[in-house]
Amino acid sequence: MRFYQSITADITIFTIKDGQLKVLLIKRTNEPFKNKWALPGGFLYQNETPEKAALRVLKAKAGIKNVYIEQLYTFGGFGRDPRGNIITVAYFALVPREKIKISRSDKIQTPTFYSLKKLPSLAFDHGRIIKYALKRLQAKLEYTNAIYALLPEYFTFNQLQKAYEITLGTKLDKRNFRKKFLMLKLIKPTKKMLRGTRQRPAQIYQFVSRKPAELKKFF
Amino acid sequence: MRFYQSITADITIFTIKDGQLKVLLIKRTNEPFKNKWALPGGFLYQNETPEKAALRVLKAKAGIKNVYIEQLYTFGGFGRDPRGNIITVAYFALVPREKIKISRSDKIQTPTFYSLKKLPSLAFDHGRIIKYALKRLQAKLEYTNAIYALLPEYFTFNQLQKAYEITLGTKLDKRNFRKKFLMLKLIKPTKKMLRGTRQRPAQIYQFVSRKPAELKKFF
DNA sequence: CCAAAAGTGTTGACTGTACACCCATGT
DNA sequence: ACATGGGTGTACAGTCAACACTTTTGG
Repeated sequence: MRFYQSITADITIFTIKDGQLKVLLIKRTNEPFKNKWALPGGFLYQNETPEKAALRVLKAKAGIKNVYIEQLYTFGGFGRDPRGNIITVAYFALVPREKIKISRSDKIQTPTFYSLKKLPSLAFDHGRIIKYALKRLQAKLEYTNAIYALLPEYFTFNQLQKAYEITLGTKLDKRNFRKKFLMLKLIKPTKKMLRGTRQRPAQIYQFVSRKPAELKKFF
Repeated sequence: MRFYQSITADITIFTIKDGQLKVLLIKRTNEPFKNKWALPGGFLYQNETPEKAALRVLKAKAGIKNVYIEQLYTFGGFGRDPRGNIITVAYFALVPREKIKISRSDKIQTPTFYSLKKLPSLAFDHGRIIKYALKRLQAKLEYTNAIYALLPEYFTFNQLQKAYEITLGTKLDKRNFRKKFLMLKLIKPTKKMLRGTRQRPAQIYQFVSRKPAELKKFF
């Protein structure tokens, strides 16, 4: 016996903006949940893998590719979606805010970055998905180099530390942070300094590699 | 636009048997991959969630319920399955071998536990799935109490340590292991001793709780 | 009394954490 | 000159890893 299901791919797109961790939401223009905020996503095309669908949506809604993306969980079940038993493969993506280009054609859906602390009421079970994604993101920061995906190519140590503090929601000790992070050898100093601020210029760093990798230990 | 896909749920069922970590495989009786070994699994029924399908398969093939089960990953893509773009939600389950009851009606499929070190040639991309499941299992042992799911209700410290050694594939120091594990307060001694062996009798322990839980730290 | 696994502590190395001051610049 | 974030080192505590002998039983 063989049955057929509808599958959607939904993405939680994280970025750091205005010193806060934010998620991209769009306003639904169709039923169900018309006019409610939701994660970008959509049905898989015929012969499309969930991953490809997620990348397609990412490109369409945020104008970005070559981005850190990872499968989160597959949700299924009645009650999630009034249209019936729809199965959703959820992804999360990390994007430095410079890379995001909101498409003009999507104006109607008003894609907006919401702070995780002030989320609006959400369609489907997207609140749950976002919570789950945040938990995963925080876990990932502790044993992978994923933080690179939230930072621009060149950055100061302070920006790096802030990125951790914002996503983990904790304060970190400046000296200990430096020590630990330098030991990991993930970043290297460039020849540039950040000048023009009215303080001592800051060394500018870049990641040795901008590819996902696991660490032996961290935090 | 809305399309429909076929979805399967496949399970990697782990158990410890004869001092080895083993996986339950069945011999396929139909094309494709007829007569090849494969993970138990099957298509989702209409209106069935992936999780329910996994539990159904688990019950049918290994005669067990109330078991540690966890979603692993959702695989999709051409090339995986010659029938086309079939999407598979993979699960893994941990079962103490006492609980397993292979159903007689399944004799034709000859469900068999294979050691992870001596796997036969496998159907689909099931080799990859098993590898992935093993990695996840090993990771889980380091920050959860999942080991309980591989052990019977009553066990000795030695069995516990062996369970870790077998699944992680490493030798552990007896004294350090005891110290660390007792600190976690996951197990308590019962009033029974294992007698009848020709050595000093061993204290019999049981888990305080047989529910999944995360640890602050471990291994 | 012998074989076999059960049970038990100490030490040194390392890792993580707490903590405060001087530096270089722009205004 | 001063305000601002940039940059640096040390000491203590806690955790982890290495290591060997005595105990209790059954045969």
